[in-house]
Amino acid sequence: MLPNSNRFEPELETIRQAQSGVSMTRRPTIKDVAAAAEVSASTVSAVLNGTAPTSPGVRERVAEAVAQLGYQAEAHARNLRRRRAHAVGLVIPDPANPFFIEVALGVQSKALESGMVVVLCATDEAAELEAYCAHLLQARYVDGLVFTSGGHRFPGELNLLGSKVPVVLADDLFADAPYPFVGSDNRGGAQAAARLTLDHGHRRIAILAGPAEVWTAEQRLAGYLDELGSEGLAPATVVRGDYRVPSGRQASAAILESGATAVLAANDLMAIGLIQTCLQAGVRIPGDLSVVGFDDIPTASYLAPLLSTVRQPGREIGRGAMAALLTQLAGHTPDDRLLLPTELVVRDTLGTPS
Amino acid sequence: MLPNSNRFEPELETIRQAQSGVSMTRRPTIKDVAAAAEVSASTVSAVLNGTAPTSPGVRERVAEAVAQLGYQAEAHARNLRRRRAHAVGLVIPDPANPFFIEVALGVQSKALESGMVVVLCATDEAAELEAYCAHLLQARYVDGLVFTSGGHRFPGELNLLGSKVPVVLADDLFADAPYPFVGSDNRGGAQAAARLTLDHGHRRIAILAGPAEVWTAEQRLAGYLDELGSEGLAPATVVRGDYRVPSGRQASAAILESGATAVLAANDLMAIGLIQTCLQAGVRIPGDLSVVGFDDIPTASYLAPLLSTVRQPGREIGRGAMAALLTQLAGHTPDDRLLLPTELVVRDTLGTPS
DNA sequence: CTGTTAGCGCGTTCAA
DNA sequence: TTGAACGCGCTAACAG
Repeated sequence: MLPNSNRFEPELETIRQAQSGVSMTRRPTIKDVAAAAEVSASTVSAVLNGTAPTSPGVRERVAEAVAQLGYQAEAHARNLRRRRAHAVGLVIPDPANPFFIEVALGVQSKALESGMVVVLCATDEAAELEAYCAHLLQARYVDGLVFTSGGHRFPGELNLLGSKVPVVLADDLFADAPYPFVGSDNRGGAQAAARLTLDHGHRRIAILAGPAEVWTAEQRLAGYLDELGSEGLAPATVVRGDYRVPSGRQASAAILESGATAVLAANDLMAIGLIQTCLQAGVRIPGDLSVVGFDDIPTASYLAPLLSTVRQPGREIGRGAMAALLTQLAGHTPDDRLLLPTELVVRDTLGTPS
Repeated sequence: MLPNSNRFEPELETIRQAQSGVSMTRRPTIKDVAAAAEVSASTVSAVLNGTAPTSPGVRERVAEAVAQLGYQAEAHARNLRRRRAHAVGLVIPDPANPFFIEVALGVQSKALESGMVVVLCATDEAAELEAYCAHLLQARYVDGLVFTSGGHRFPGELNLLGSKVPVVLADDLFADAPYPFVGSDNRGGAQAAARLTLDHGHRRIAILAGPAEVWTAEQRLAGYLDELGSEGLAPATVVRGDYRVPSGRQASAAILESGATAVLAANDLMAIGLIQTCLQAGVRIPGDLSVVGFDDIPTASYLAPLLSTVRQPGREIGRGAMAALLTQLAGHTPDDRLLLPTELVVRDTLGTPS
């Protein structure tokens, strides 16, 4: 045993630094900066992080040394020491839905501003995804999770990790997952869509609803029903879909059969499937059937006719979710539920009943 | 100075471990596993990483201890030591193009299999994006970059970092960026599209090309021209767009005016804009005008009529790019250019000339 | 206001 | 085959 061997360390290091001298080939460390600025490493740290008061002279010398050496702190050393990954996992169980891309961009944009990094967790394979998230969290690779559920069940494995894991739910809410939530006013948006349809003179209105177990779907359905009910009306029919295009296609038969002159679709993807099948069958839109969607995905404005819909502020939801996660990580408690307003987008698929 | 103070460390640690005893409240470290398995930490490391031969008995005890404690190595400590982030940056300068989502999912899927993590670098703001990538690389937060260019210029800042940065280009190629490339056979795909159009009897064929400075656009244009030329034909007109929807809309006038019976669009987004405007103007598709796109984005199959197009294997491109990056990180040199085959997707927008 | 000291949790020499 | 010692680069606690 050589208990004193570390005694030599300082000297060895001084030598090594001297060797590297002018032509620095390896990555500069905080010690190199300290040497160049003729201060200690901890002072450099204090200057860079503003953790302790420093004199202007020192600050300048450090800044100069940093610039000259092109120093940048090594993320892993810093993260190890700070016990923070400065990263969040962005969970997207349904990457086929373009709405979540918008949310993702919002998360990324807020993360950029906050010095955070976004780690992608996207896959169609649910079990794989859950295991991956759990792994990321447990390896401390991320400090928390933004979960864009899209109607998928909440990973049981994450609950096992204890409810202490910082998670925020974006867009969709789970009854059994007690996490803060940032989404939009689904119910209000649905009401507005129904109101607009009623104002166009429709009375026989069908509803193309989303999956029963999904919160947003239930909110939207409730909103539709509310508004129809306020006129003493019941829907011509209620068809359930799964928020994806094929289910919209499949719903067309029942909806056409119901004699409805308009249909309130709980999301754009299903509306698109419905419209596609209707047009192929010779049903004119909005001449024979009016359609109002929900989400305002890009495709909605690529169609002919252009889809009238309810716009969800995807980016803002993403930004809000990231913000909520940040306040959580700062040790505070964010709003339990943040509901952003939706916006009616009036385009071409809504007309008056024939 | 107390050079020997570290002498007490082992004892202190033993005490701390004993204290934590049965009810372990803090995160288990490799030392906890070592204690539980009655071996040393380095042995645990050797077992887990397979770095050194170990006896079956030890292996079993370690595995048991790991399972019981729920141990998982802390990413940052490991990364610091290994000098590897086990992460790649996924750069998406044009997140509005859904084709890149497919590429992203391919990258993610390969990363999952390889124990890598995907860090999102997506933004419309080019300058911000470049700075961010440079930062990630320099802070060693990522080991390399998968760059889905989409016609954007290559970040100059990255070249300044020296050409030693592991980067692979996905989908699009830069003449001035000497990095390995994984994409599809754009020229061959374009030839096939042109051939199919010719085989349908079209002779007056317009080309809706992409931006002149983009490699994929030039490849596709060359492919179209090749195939038309093989029949002694010249295009009815060549209109340049920027790969986005509005430019397709704007191109419709010139194309209609040219008297073409078919148009070869260099990507789906522009084809969609073109079709949209044509339909609104009462031009029937494919009755009056046939259209063949490129990419096969999801929206292509949501339209009415369904878009005929050339399918690029987005996922496979993503997977291939990630694979190329991995071989680069392993110290080997990947294929300089990997061209995956495209596939003709025949749907409804291609008919015979009237 | 600055410097010294002591780890963060891991992987990796070497000796034994 | 195993284990003791050490250092990756950084920051936090304390001492001056």
